[in-house]
Amino acid sequence: MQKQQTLSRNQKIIFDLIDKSPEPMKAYSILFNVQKKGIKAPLQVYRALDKLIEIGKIHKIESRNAFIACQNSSCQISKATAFSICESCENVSEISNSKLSKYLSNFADMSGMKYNKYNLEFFGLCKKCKSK
Amino acid sequence: MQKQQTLSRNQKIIFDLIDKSPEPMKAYSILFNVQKKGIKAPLQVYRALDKLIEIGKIHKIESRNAFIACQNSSCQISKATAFSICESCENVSEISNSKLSKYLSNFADMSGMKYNKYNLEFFGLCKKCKSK
DNA sequence: TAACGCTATGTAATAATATAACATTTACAT
DNA sequence: ATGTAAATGTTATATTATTACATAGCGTTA
Repeated sequence: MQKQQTLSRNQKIIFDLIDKSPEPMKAYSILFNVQKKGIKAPLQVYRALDKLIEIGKIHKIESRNAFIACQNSSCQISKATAFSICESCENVSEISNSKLSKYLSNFADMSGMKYNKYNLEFFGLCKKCKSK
Repeated sequence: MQKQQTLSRNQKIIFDLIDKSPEPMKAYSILFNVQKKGIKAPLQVYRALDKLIEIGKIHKIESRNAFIACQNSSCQISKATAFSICESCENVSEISNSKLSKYLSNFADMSGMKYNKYNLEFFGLCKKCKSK
């Protein structure tokens, strides 16, 4: 279980926006949407994003440069993330599968490297787009 | 086995550079390095990169915005990639593990989505950095 | 060969994403 | 009240990637 954390003003504004969004949000789209609340500069957004990622409230979808609220209450603070991404409608959802996360968290290869974090992105067509 | 493909002039120049590099290369570092060979504009680099990715000669390390030559002769043309990344020295290597790729290629969750591609990035400390 | 389609190239401009550097303020434990 | 860590504000700039348009090469086939 992750430590409860009080969000600062900017962090809260930005988290709320991302959390309400049905799809991953881009940094500059976030910026545009929070300008009326007084957040005027990219850096203010990126700082909040960094912190929110650090405490596990959001994740970055690396292949899309976009940010999504954590949909997985048991996720190990951003250390073990998996997403499914529809290449047609760009719908993204977080995969919560304990077998998968157990498999990957315990994965070790011949390099002798100990992994403390991973990110996995699956791509395909979602049900809707497949049937079109 | 992937179809043998003749590379065009720019594609060859850029692939050779990436292939010789001991570490992933950034697009603008590639650009800088090939300017003496007549490749002057970012777009020329990005076009070659896109093509090289498409035919599976290189991969993009999404979390680093960097490009690496495919180290895995049996990789399914960029459709199934896994990397280990040292967060200290930034060394990156491609993971070639048939159990892992089989597991992930066959992975299916409850969404009913059929995945045709995935990318996995592991993070940790490599042997050298761990012992420091 | 000429016309076509496809891939690749060249070039300029600009869009989109992200960080550096510096000054100030807030929260809060001692 | 003072020290300290976290957060904020602001300007400028760095880095990554794409749009738009024009041209060239190359194989197919009419």
